[in-house]
Amino acid sequence: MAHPPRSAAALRTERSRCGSWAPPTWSGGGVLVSSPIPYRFETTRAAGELASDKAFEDLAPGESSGVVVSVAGRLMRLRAQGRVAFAELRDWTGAIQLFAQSDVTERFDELAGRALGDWVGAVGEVVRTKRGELSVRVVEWVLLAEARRGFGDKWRGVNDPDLRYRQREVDLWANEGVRDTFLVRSKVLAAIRRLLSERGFIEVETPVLHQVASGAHARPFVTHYNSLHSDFYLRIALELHLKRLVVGGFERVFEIGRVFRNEGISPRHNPEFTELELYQAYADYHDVMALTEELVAGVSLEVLGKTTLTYQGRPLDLTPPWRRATLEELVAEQTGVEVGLHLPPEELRRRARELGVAVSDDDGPGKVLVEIYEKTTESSLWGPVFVMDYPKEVSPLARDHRSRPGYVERFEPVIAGRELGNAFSELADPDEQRRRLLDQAAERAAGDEEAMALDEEFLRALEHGMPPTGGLGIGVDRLIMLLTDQANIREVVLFPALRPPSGRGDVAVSASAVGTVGVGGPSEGGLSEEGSGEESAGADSGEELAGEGSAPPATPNEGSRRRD
RNA sequence: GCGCCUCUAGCUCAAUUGGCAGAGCAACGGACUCUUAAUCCGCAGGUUCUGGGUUCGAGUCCCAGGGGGCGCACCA
Repeated sequence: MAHPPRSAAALRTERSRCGSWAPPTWSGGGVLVSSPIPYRFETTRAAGELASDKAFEDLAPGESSGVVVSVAGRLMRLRAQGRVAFAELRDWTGAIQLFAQSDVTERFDELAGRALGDWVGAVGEVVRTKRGELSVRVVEWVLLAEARRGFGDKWRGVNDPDLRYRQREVDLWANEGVRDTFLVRSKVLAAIRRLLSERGFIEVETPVLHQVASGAHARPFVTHYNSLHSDFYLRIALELHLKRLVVGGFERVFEIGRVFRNEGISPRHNPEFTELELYQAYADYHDVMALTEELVAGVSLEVLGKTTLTYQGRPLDLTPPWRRATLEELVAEQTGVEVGLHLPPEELRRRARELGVAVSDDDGPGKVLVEIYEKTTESSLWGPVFVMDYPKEVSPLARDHRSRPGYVERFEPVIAGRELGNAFSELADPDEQRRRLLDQAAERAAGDEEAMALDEEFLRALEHGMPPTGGLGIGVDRLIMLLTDQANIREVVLFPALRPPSGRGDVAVSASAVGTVGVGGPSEGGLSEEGSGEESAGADSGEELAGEGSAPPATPNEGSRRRD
């Protein structure tokens, strides 16, 4: 058993015994007196990966391995005990214990006196302590960042949802599992891309700023393009541009992108959310059902290693094939009441009211039918199930059903009582599409703000000819909720929409009046809470855009705290 | 937008019927040569979300406003 290296010089003599190790190269230390923080630090091992390295499984308590490593991370626990000290060093792979000894570790007292949350880089030998914990016995170490603020109760973390969402960086460190959720999110996106690429799909990016917000029933956010002297809308769907690309010859195309809907916030709705849309030429909605179940199951298998999950305490089996059933079949199963477009509209309305579903005499039968389904059946469907064949009346972009008049070839995959997406055999006929959108325009004129807008550029594209095409939209956030067993969409969105904390709007107004908009200044002066200062800094980019050119006459709230 | 609940130290939470606003963790100072939410000693920390009101007296009760949670509405 080798003696522990006592100095950096001695440490370097260890190199021959660990071939992969190179001397740590950090720079800047000691050069600038005012900032001893180095500009870089080289690690040889990740903390969590080292902690679970099987090569050290047989290392007995009290033994040294002879392997020298360099690790970095944040101090999450610190137990200084006179002339020895223990610290938990955590990076994004996990944690390894640092073991410091006054006669081995340089600047021992300083290390033992660091605060929780500080970032530290350390070099030393891998050892197992007498109490059996695999550790790095620190010889050299360097402070990489000081944590001037703490991360809450070290055992209980932070619970306040407001704090968790507004200061996600704190949440990520303070609460076990939060980072894992977002690592899964990243893997889900990667898996979707890989699986679709394997099937010959290409990924594209289409505009976020739209002159006409269409492709879904939703109210848009409005913004203003100064150079064009024109209002624009943030997209509410990806659909119309992607179909234009099918017209252009991209036979299998998809986009994963943020869409924005000017609606309420709830545990299942964030005003900006991530949508996957894909279009496959020569396919119908049956093909898309097969693709959907294979994609979702494939992602689950790739990310979680299984297709049978537990969601909110209930088993959920994503293994294909999924059940296929019509909307009417499912309503009949759930309520025992026969519904459908074959009934006279009056009778359908009567049955709706019988089921406790409020409908207006102005509502068309299609709307009534969907209303019945959504109010009585959808939330009870655990699924997965493909809910098939929606009324044409409420589906302006879907193609007529090949054998059921009044219906379109459309389905929604429903899992755990929620729609995961929406898909159709796409309507390709430009004349029929125009008629459908004109119907929507009439509804809009009659006061339905969510009726779909008529997009001439889309219609013109269809006139060039779109082949039979199957399309699918998936709510990626909701898919991630299923795979991470989360009930609230805010748990899978890093920075969910929150109301701006107001209260000092008067200061914001005066600040923007003297032209400090764009440096995060509007709220800075007036807010005593430190957290709010970071908030305004985070709004910088948005403010700069808004502040370009003329001074924006923003209202206090909009001006001071815009989130993106 | 409506209803119910909620807001106390940096964090997690106490505070009797309306009667001096507290603890643990973190931070700060100190002790300790194998800790595992270490332990021990010490110190500091407050616009009880904001503004009114009732009262001899308000964290507590009332009114208004703000933030948050949940539900409804909205939402394919």
